[in-house]
Amino acid sequence: MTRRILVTSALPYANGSIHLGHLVEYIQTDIWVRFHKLQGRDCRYFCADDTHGTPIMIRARNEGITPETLVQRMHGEHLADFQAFSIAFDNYHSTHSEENRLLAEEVYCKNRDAGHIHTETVHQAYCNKDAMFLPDRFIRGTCPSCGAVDQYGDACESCSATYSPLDLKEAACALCGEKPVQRSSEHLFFQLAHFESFLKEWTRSGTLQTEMVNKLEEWFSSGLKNWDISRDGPYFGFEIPEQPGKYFYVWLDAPVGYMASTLNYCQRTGRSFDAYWRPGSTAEVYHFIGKDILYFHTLFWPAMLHGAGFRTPTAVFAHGFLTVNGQKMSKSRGTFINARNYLNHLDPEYLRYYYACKLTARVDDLDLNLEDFAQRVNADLVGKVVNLAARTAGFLSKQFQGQLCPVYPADGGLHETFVQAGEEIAALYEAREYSKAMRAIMALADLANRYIEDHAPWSLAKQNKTFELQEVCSVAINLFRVLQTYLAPVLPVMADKTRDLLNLPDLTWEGRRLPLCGTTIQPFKHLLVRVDPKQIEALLADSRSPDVTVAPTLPVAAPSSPTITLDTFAQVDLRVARILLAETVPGADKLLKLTLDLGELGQRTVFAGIRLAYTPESLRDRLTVVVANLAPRQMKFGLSEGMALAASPDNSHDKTAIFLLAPDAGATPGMRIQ
RNA sequence: GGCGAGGUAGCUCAGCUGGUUAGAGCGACGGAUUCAUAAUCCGUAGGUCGCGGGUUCAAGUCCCGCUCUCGCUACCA
Repeated sequence: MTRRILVTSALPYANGSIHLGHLVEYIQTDIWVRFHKLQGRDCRYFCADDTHGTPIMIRARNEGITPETLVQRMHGEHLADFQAFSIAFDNYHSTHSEENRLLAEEVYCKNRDAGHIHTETVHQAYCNKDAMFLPDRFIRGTCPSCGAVDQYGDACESCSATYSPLDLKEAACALCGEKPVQRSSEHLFFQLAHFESFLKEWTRSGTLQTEMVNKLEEWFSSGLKNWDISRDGPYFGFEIPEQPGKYFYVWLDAPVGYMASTLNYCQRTGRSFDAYWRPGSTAEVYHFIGKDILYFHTLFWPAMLHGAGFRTPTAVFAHGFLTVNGQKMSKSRGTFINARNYLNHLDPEYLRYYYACKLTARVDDLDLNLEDFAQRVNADLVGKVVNLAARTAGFLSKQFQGQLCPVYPADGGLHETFVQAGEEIAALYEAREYSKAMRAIMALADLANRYIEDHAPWSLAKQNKTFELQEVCSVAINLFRVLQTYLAPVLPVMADKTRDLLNLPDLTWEGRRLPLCGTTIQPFKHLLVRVDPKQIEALLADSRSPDVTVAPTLPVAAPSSPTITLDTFAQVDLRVARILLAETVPGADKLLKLTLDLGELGQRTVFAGIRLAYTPESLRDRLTVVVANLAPRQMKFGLSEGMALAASPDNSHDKTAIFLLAPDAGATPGMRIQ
C-alpha cells in the first residue's frame, strides 16, 4: 500500500521576511518531501503564514493599514521567496482563514467540553488611551532592579533581571507613552497537567529524537504548567466562542494552521481531511520544526490534539540554528541575510546543496561557512557532477547527432553499482541524513569521472574509434542521469535541466534502473554557473547596509522618551572617567569590574555589562563617561558606584554590539559633562 | 553560576556497543592529461584525536577533574 504522508514546516510569522535561518528548515523539509514524491509516494507538504497577535496588529496600525492587508502582503512576499528557493508546498495557506477559525474553535470547544480549560484571574498592565491590555513587550520603563531606562516589561536588557511589568518603574505604554494601569482580567488556561501521562508516553514512543526527549525530561521534572490561551481585545485573531472580547492567543491557532492548510487543500482537491487528522487515520503526519519551538510542538500541540479527539503526529523532527561563519547571524557583520537579498546575488540551488551537505537527523546547529560554501559547490556540483555531462555530451552531439548507443554497453558493472547505491541513498534521505547521502552521491561521481579518465574518449575520437567513443559517452551520460536522479530532491532546477538535456519526460527513483539506450540528447548547455567569491562579498556588503536589510521584526519603533527640562537633565552628574583597571568578575559572564579615576571625585568601582564586547586589556587607561551620582547598587559581586555609559542597538540579538562612550582628546578625568 | 551540546588534519565533518600503522571530502603541494565551466586523474604532505589523571592487555572511543567554544538560563551595569 502506498504510504500517505503529510509533512509540515513551522509557519513563518507574518511580521518578518524570510531569511537564511528560516530556509534551513524549509529546505530540509522540501528535500524530504521531494524525495518521497520521487519514490512515488502520496506525500503532501502543507504550510501557511502565522498571522495573528499583537505585533501584527500594531505594525499594521503604524503603517496605516488593516492587519488583513498587511497579512495578505506578507503572504505574497513569503510565497515569492519560497518559490524562488524551489520550496514546493502543495498548499500555502494562512492562519487568518475560515478553515483555521473553524478548526481552532473545534480544538478549543472539545477541550473545553472535556474539562481541560479553566479560568483564572490575571493582573495585567492596561493602557487607557489605547484601550488595550499591553503585552510585556509593549511596555517600556525603568528597570526596578538596575535603574536602566527604557526597558521592556518582562526583562531588563541591561541587567537581565526579569520581573512583572507591574514592577517596572515609570512604566509607559510603548505605543502612546501613557502610564499603564493595572487591571485584572479573566483568562482561559489550557490544563496541560491533565495530559502528563499521555505526553510522557507519547514523547517516549519513538516520535522524537533522543536529544529532544532529554530536553523534555527537564520540563517534565519541573512540572507542566498550565497555558494561558486567551487574550483580551483588541487583538488580531479569532474571538473565542461564548467569550466575547476574548481572543485565542496566537500560539493556539498557529499549529492549528497545519490542519487548516490541509483542510483548504482537501476542499480544493476533493480529498479527505479526516483521513489525515481524525482518529483512525492511516496517514503519516510529520512536523519539521526548529529547536526553539519544541515546547509548543511536543507538549501543547499533541495535548490539544489529544484532548480534542484528533490524532497526534507520527513524529516531530527538530533541527538546530543556523550560524554564519561560525557565529550567530549578525547585521553588523552582514551575515543576517534575507532570502530576497541572497537571491539578488546567488543561485538558490547552491544553498540547497550546501545545506544538504551539512544536514543530519540530529538537532545540531548548522554552520554556513561562506568560503567552504563556494568551494563545496564548485568542486562537487560543477567540477564533479555537471562536468560528467559537459565532457561527454559534446562528442555525442557532434559525432552521433546526440544519439546514445542502441544497447547499453559493457561498463564493468558501473551502472549496476550506481543503481545499487540508490538503496542506501534512499535510506539516508528517509532518515534525514542528508550529509551522508551527499557524500555517497559524490563518491559515485568520483567513480564516473575515473571511468571517463580510464577510457579517454578524447583519444578514441582522435583514433576514429567511433563505436567505442559512443559507448563510453553513453555510459557517462547514463551515470550522470542516475546521479541527477539522486540529487533531484536537493536540486530540482538542475533536475529539470537534466530532463531537458536527456529528453526525458521525468526523473523517478525507479526509472534510474533502466539505462537510456538509443534515445537522443539535446546539445549541452551549462547546468550551473560556478560561485564567484565576489558574489558572496557583494551579498555581505548588501546585507550590511541597513536599507536592504528588511527585517522588520521589531514590534514597533521604540518610542522616544518623554521630553524633560534642562533642570531635570542637570540632575544627572556625568563625568569623564579614566579606566584604571578592568577585571573580569568570576561568576558573571557579562560583567567587567571597572576601577575608575574620577579626578576630584576620587576612585570608584563600577560594574559594567560590557564583557562580551570588550576585553579588560583593551579598556585599561582609556577614557569614558560615567553617571557619577547614581545611587550605589549592591550587587552580588560587590558595590557598583555609578554607571558607565555605552550605546547599544535596541532589541539587538547581537550581544557584542555594545559601544562604550568616549570623550574627544583633551578631556581629563573628573570633567563634568554639561 | 546552572543546564545542554561540543572541542578529531588549513576548512567542513565521519569515527557503532573500547581492539591492527586515526578516516573522508574540500583546500595545499607535486606530477599526468586536455574531452570539459582553470574542470578531471594519479600521488604527497599535514593530526600530542582540547589538557591532565584514572580504569583496561588495549581508549579518539569508558570514568574523574580542568579548560575553551556555542546555545539556553540566572538576584547581578
